[in-house]
Amino acid sequence: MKSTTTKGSNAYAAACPTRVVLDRIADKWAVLILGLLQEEPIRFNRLRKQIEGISQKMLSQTLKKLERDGLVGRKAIPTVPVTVEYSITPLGRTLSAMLDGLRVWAETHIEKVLIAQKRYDSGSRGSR
Amino acid sequence: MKSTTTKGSNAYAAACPTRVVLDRIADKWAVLILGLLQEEPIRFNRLRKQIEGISQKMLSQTLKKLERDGLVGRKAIPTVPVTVEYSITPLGRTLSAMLDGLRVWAETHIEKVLIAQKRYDSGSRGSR
DNA sequence: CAGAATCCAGCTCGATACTG
DNA sequence: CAGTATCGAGCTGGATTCTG
Repeated sequence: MKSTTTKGSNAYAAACPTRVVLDRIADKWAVLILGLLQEEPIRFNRLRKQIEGISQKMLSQTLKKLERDGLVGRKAIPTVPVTVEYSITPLGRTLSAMLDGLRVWAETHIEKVLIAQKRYDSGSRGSR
Repeated sequence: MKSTTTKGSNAYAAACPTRVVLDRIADKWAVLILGLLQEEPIRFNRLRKQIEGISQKMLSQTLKKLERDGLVGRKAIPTVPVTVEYSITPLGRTLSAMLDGLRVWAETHIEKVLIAQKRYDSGSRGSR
């Protein structure tokens, strides 16, 4: 934890809002989940199948965090085997809108990144 | 690795561009570094002091990744104790511009998030 | 169906020491 | 100054099992 005493020369203090939000969105599962819920409410197991590679544990954990942050809503429908529907909240939607920008950036610039990587890797011979 | 066989019903395959970019920006240090370099080129130890809580190791690692992705440039100036200046590339700048949106979102909505958290925490009594 | 609990392999990351 | 190398604690996250 530390003190977070105003050291003065820190551009990014540990407690700034950016850090808090970053701790949330610096979680690829959270970003992917928000992206899906943006379109429509989805049930737990459905989400699980939609997101390749996520485990039940991570999905559960991530949803809980997102719910805690007020970014997604949880609605338990008392059917026989209980059904739970997750949806994005208005707040979550504003964030997801920002993230859309990121998704667009990804698709637009991914190629340049991959090229840069290739060049970097071939340049530093001998490493590894 | 796994197969990544086109399963068909996966909205987010493991290999899509979003995932790749996410693996990069889902790294709070990377985001913070880009934010700083956006303003001006900075030397290694200077960066270290500017970003509260980052270790020398993480800084070094993260810079290397960012350089590999073509998002930041590295220029070694052959002074006596060598000086290395990191700067953001045009490509990095376009990404950082997106991230600015995120930073703005953070400052704008952080309060709502914190309120939601407080409500959530007080609601789930007994947990723990 | 939706999740909680447990176990544990593996990666992350900080601390420390050393180099060019 | 700008790193690299190594070690170890701790967290992450997958697999599995169990419950309402």
